[in-house]
Amino acid sequence: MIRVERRGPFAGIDPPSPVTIDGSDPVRRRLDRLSPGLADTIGIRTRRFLARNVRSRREIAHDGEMVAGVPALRSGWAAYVRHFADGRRQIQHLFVPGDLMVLDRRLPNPATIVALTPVTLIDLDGLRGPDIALFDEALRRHAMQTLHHLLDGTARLGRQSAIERFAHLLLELRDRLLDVGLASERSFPMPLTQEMLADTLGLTSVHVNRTLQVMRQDGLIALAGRDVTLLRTDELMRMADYQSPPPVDMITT
Amino acid sequence: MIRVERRGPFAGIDPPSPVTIDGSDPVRRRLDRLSPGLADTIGIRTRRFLARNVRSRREIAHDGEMVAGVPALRSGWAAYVRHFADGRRQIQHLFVPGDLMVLDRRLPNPATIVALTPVTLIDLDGLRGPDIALFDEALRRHAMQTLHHLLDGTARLGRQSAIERFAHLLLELRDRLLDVGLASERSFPMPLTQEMLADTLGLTSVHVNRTLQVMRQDGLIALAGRDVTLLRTDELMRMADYQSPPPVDMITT
DNA sequence: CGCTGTGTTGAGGAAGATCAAGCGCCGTGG
DNA sequence: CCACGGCGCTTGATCTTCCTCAACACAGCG
Repeated sequence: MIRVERRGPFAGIDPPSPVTIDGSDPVRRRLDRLSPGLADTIGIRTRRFLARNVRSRREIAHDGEMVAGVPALRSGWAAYVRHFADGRRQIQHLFVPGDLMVLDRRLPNPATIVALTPVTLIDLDGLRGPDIALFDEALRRHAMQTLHHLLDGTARLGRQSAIERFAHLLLELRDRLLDVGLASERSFPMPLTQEMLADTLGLTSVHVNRTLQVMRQDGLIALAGRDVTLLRTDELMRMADYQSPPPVDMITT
Repeated sequence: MIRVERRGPFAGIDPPSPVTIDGSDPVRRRLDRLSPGLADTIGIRTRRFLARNVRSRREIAHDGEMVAGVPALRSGWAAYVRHFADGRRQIQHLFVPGDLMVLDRRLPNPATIVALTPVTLIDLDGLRGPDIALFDEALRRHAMQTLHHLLDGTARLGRQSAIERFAHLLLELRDRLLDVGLASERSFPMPLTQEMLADTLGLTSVHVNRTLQVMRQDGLIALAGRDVTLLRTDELMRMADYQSPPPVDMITT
């Protein structure tokens, strides 16, 4: 069972330090995808942002509490996690680099956020000013995308078999990482242990292990260290009943 | 398997007619809970709203399309539904009377909405004007509550057994209906077929039937027609690992 | 009066959980 | 430098939950 380390507020969180954001930063890419041109408009490359590091397994934000600023995930993976009294846990949403960790700046955080790997956060709170409307729209779009992934998650957990859930999750991650420049068409890094995958997919780690073996034997995927390669994307999409997300510019405003 | 009737836009939707909202209307209660005093501030009782009826099983809104106005559920139950190519389906979120059917007025609907019973909708779009800020805040709070229920859903589907899922869902419904004055402490109407419950809980209708029998034999609940009575609430809460929602006035703004 | 939707029951089967053990890797401390 | 311990991965054996298939009863309704 996975243990979450929590030693009071800001445990495991180093003091923040100012950083700049370059052109290939996932956060920058993500903002630009949410609202084309936004990054340039707000002059993201000329600004400095507070960054802080969180170690693996530490809590980033607590359920029901307000989140300070607008944290964005610069590197590493994190998750919304629900813990049960008897030790079971469910990962409810995966955060990948580029994701914002706030859904509504004025309302409390809806779930506990835990770092699944070592993580770097940057605070975008400085992005107020003349373009606040544009930035707020990007935030709203981001929240709707998160919600969409939650809806995908319920369908996956409620009605799909282990192998279908895997296919669906891998395709979702491929598309999300592609969006921020961290995946190619076929492969991407996935720094999750099999136990974390089990907690995401509602399975045991034993069954995750066996399902992955089947998928490799069937030539559906290949694993090399923490890198996944999707070998038969069309077949994965068929079995997962997966449909690619619409491009952002297709979304009516 | 449940069939969804869809015969083009507005199939099964009668032409809208103007109605008034009285003091015990679930929509009014809900708005007042979201933002105490909101209903009076906007003079909800003196206004007229467009209402329309939708028959059971019909689509209310389609995935990915914009929703017109601000539809609220005046009576009947509805749901976010995901359909799979092979006929499986998953109910992702239940709408009960008082619920709003829009999460962000400016973005497309994130899932298909289907009427699970005959339904009456009213359009709150008229509630703009001087108090639009107050109304918008209520909308944002409502969206966060919906999101919270989605998160509960993923935990339920991913990590709980059939009987635990049932206990959790029934407690959630009790609290939500209590909020709009449609439940007492112990019992409430639940107009869902066992097949709809199965699609909500990620089970088969056969297993729903058997689980309900066990719960009745164990003295956990009683069923009378479409009314549920929770007989051992504390035991249900314990087994479901359920925690009551915080009162709205405890939510920091 | 037959049809359809809903609830109920039985028998058998399959997906996934549980329990237990072993292995390799790596960081840490003696 | 080596031993140790924890973690993650793997495998086998067994068990449980839930599914599948099938049949039937019952009520509402055209």
